[in-house]
Amino acid sequence: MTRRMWPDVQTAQLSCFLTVAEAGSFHRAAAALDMGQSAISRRIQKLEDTLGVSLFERRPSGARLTVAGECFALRVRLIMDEVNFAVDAARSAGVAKNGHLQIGIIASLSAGPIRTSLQRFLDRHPQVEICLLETDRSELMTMLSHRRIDLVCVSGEPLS
Amino acid sequence: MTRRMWPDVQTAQLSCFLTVAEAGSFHRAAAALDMGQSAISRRIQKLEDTLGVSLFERRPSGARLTVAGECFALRVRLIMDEVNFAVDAARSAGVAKNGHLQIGIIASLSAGPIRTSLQRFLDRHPQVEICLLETDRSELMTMLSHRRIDLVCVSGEPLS
DNA sequence: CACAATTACGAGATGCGTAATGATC
DNA sequence: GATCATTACGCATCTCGTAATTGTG
Repeated sequence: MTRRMWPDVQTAQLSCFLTVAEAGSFHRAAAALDMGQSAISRRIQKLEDTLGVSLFERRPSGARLTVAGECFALRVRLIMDEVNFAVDAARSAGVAKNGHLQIGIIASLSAGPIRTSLQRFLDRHPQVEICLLETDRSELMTMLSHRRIDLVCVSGEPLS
Repeated sequence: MTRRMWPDVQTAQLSCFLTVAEAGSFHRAAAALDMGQSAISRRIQKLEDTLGVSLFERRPSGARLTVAGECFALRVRLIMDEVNFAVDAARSAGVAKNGHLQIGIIASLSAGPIRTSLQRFLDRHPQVEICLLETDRSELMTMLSHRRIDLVCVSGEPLS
């Protein structure tokens, strides 16, 4: 089995790169990203090193994209959009919409209005599959931290 | 000007995620990536935290993708391919092919066969624009490190 | 001299591996 | 008890910010 090796390009470098390309200078990008300009400089340098290509022409007036930089920016913009899209898709798929939803509820609340509200939600959204689980608070918390359930309904103060 | 915020998803996490999805278990992915399984576990956890979604069902037999995980993997595979493609495109655009190429050469070599070879290359590839620069070795090195030139032709031992 | 980028250096954060612990069959 | 995955801890690395330096008009 041949394993594919991916180049060590980090998304932080890419977003930094796009910001500099838009801003037209390192220190303006630094202000936009609320960072020091040294951090910007190092990130771009590292990116250029892993690519083996200069992305910007450094001038006293600022930083302009090279030919390779233009080419790269064009694709990176699309990629970052797709990353955001993938994140949103995963979130939507994970929480509801064709997914499961494991809800834990402490026994003392299971007779109150929360339960009836959940029942109403289930009636209106039949495609959402919800599992209700009634037990005591401490066990709910451990199951939540172990990712056995997605949501808990409890009363009182947060523990930690 | 509203600045877009990128989610803090790192490519290392994504490649790790894909490897686990293919391998079907954390420790198998760890072996494939030559890392400890604890590192895999932490990376996936962090990714899940930033997404706010569980990506895998942890079982004693291994790790299987959740619904959100499947959805995410589908898109991430494409994204990683596009990242590789963008990197290759930038490299090609940067070195030659519609780009500039600044070559430094030490004066003592400028009369030798290298120069004639370069001339032959230029004759055959008129779309490549090459700038030749003759000066002494130390200045060539500083210009190279400052990204003023792309390539140097020198003789002798590497300095550092 | 003004302005833009890079480099030096100390401090804090991040991430790994080894080893111990927890959970499930 | 065997096999995964997770957590604890110590250590190495990375990355940042501040400040000094270099390069250019």
